[in-house]
Amino acid sequence: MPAGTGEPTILHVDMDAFYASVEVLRDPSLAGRPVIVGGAGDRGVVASCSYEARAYGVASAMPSARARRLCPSAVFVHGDLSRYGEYSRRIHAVFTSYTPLVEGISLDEAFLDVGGARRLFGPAPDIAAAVRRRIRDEVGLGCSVGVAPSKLLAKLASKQAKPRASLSGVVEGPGVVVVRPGEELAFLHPMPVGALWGVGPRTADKLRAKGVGTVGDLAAVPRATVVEWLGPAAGTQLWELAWARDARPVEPSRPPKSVGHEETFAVDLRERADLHREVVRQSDAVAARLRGAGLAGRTVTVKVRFNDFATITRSRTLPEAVDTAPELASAAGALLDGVDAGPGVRLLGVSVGNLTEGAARQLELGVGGPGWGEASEAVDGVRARFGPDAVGPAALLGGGGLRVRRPGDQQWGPGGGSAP
DNA sequence: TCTGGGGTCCTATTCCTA
DNA sequence: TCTGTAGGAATAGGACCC
Repeated sequence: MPAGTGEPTILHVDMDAFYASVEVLRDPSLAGRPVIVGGAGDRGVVASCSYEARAYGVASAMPSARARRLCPSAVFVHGDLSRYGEYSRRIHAVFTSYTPLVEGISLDEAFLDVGGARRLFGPAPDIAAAVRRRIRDEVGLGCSVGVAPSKLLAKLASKQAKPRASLSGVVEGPGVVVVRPGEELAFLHPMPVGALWGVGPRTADKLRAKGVGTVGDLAAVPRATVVEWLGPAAGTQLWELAWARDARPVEPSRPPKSVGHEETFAVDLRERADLHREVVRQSDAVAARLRGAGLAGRTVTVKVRFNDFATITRSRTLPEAVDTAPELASAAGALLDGVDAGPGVRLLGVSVGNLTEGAARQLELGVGGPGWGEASEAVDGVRARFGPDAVGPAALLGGGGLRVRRPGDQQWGPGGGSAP
């Protein structure tokens, strides 16, 4: 079946204002009010907001300070990733009751290939309506669904299906939008190029400078010219997408390529000792997640963002894959020593790539000597029984006290907490 | 207006080795 | 042995996505 010309069998399901809607379920007094989920501190950003907040121009990824200026009456909620994960699992269960071909893009978004489910459940648009109804009735949340012959078009269709914000209230969208074979280009070509997957602000600017504003404009440019502008990979990909050619399959699971942790500090750090303490803390968090996933990695990367927002990375590939905090902290600390923290560091990150399954414990003869593997397993065991803060690296004992970072701790920027 | 944290993928450069 | 080169791995940076 040639891509983009078959029956529409791909669904893109996108939850409406997911985090904010979950918060409204938890606290019904928030219903109908502008709710902003995210960091309320000076350096925080908006992770999600209700349609009532969007009516004021608030949008996700916007600095919280600006959001507060746009909508002073907004209720800021810090949010809780583990709770959203719970809801995500419940939604996922609805999806998998129709097809095993479910590709989760994030907690609130997924592609479904229902090509094999139609005999049992009817045409794809009917399945889309049923999924929507069940998520509303069984979970209590709204979502929008796009149905199309390809991922690209399904995603664009779900966006068109969404509700719209206005100061006089939320305007319901169609809920389900279907792109039928033959309609692809009429649907796609009037859209701004920025609608294409892979065209962000930079590329959109570059294309606009060449006189390309819509997807149709891009399709009208010879492919070789687009490749010249954007390079072979992006150029080819985008030109094909502009002609609605997108054969990417729905892939239920892909192994992770890297695991990392990074953090923006409430105030810039300059002291080497402070930075090293953070490296140890983050290495511990990353190592615990690696072991939890049964992974180990060889390439250790340290990321540093200075107070002027200039960002550098330093990486090193180790002879053996590692998954323990001391090994990680040792490599990351050495990389950090090569960086001048003079200007002030606002963000520090540690990540590990080049992942393989499981650590080769018996080969552990290098940094730290043998024994960290067993010690780390013991640490995991204690944390499983007594909580994540029950044990931590000794280097974290003084000063700030024993506190171990874990995912979701500080998802949307430092400090702040909940606003009044 | 002052920019989070989790990632993926691509490109250019450098270094090593066959 | 010298020199050129081709290719792969490692490294750094950047754009993009949710």
